[in-house]
Amino acid sequence: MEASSFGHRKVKAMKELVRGQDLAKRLQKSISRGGSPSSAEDDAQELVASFTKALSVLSHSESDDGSQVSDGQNDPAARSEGSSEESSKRKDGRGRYKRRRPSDTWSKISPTLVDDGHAWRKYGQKSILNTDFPRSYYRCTHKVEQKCPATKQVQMISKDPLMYQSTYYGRHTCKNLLNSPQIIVEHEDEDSKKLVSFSGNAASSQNNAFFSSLSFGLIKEEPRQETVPGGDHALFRSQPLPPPPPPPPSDCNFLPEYWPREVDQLDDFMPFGSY
DNA sequence: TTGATTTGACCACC
DNA sequence: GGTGGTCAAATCAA
Repeated sequence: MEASSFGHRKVKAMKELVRGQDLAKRLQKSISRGGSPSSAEDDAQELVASFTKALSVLSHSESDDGSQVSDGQNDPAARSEGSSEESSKRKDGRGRYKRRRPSDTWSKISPTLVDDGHAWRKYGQKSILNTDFPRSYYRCTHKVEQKCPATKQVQMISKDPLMYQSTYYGRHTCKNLLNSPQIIVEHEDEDSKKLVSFSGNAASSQNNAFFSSLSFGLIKEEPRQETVPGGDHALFRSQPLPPPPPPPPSDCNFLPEYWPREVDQLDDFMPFGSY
């Protein structure tokens, strides 16, 4: 159908993303140099606006997503295993697949499938209307043992350049991995690592989720796509891993050449509802 | 053998 | 009725 229209929107979105990338780099430099907080904040605001715009453009062609997150009816806490007693009545042990509500959801766009500090298990994949690529569904590996409600969806939104949109739902309650994610901003010289620690306090759990979403983790399905330290770019880690596995895999060809590697760690973060 | 992924089917929401 | 989200059996991989 309106393929050319979609292409146009894609180009527009890409422009915004590239701009966002530029802003992210500025922000990164600003942070690493201890620049003025106000200019960093300005950059951050612009960055958010840029990605918001890009997402908005993209979501126009994926209007399902927008409508999906804009409904606030359901109760994720009660969905799936949560209401086990009632669910036992349903036939075949299935049912009660409620749609998600917008709270506790956020998304990011990245040229790679960035790990986020948690182990995910893929439980489904579906073709979504008006999208070129299927959407993958992940849940926390510890969903069963620790009743961790966190899930995420990953969808490729563009193949050239490769862009993924990861949407996170719910917060991790599992204790397997760090509750106090730490971010290491690594610079050219190892000695100048900056460590930012976020104490795991519930009030800022959204922030924790944010930062953990920026950090490394495990996605069982795509082990090759873990981002690796690639030089002088900022490196976000979920925990102070002692040995950074040095050899940057040469098969890491997911990034288009013109896409600097910084950005694959500096993913944007965008709570739903802002657009 | 065990754990993860794939895939078809089921179910709720719009 | 169409669509998105989830389940679970079958299959695959380590």
